[in-house]
Amino acid sequence: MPKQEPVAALDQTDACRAGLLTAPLGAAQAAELAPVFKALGDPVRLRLLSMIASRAGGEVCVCELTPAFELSQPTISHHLKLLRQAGLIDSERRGTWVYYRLRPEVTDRLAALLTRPAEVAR
Amino acid sequence: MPKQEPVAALDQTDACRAGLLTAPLGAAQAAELAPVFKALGDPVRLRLLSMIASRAGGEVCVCELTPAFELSQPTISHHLKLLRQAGLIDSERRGTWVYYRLRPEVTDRLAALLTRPAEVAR
DNA sequence: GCTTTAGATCGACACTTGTCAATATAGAAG
DNA sequence: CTTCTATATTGACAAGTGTCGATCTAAAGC
Repeated sequence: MPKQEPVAALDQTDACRAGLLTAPLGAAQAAELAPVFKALGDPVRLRLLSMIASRAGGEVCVCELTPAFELSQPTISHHLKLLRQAGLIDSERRGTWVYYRLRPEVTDRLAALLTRPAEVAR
Repeated sequence: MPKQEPVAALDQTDACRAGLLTAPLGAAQAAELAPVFKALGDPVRLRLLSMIASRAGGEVCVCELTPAFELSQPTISHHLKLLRQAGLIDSERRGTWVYYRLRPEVTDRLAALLTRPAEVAR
């Protein structure tokens, strides 16, 4: 399974940019960020991500995800691809099976972007 | 300006459901949540939200938002409507002008949903 | 080699979305 | 009442999205 391109707007090391809520987002940053939120903007993908993220061992076999929905196997595969392209999950093949795991840095960063600093929150 | 329907999945008082990352999201919750993330899944709307949220006085006149983009006035109006329908912002008319403000409860809730509890984060 | 099984990819189709120009509405000011 | 200005709404259209059935690929077992 291929590496995905890094999501620059989510790079923790990127200097002076605290969050969405404190300073106007630049056009470039918005363009990098929007696809990540767009990937979360579908109920099936939200549930997939939630199933993957909440899994004890940290990873879930696709063979467990697919039967959890009343959708075709190609459809689930397509949603997993979008989540992976958004950088939210990672996949690894082991034998016949493919396992997906959360990339917590990305959700952490999203959470930080949506968190208003204490001063602003009063 | 009309009231929007409450976003139940974002209701803080809703009992046993911590976040996306700790337990599998139910289909109903996912269906309520997805439109909010979908509203964030466009670069123009991300920038609009950011401009509104980061504004000192807490509110911004549409007349300041529209010229900040190289898009037609109806297009900006449309994006603001989607953000409002998602519950992310609120609008108030004063005279000829309309002012938008952030609804911080909603972004707070989103941030909480994406935050993994300390134990999970190790 | 063949067969089987797990996933991914392809092609098609209905539905949705972002955008605009044109028009409508709501106040304010003559 | 008429006009002007600020937003919202409407209608149209190209582009994008979610879904499926059909097909392909990769690994395992025979």
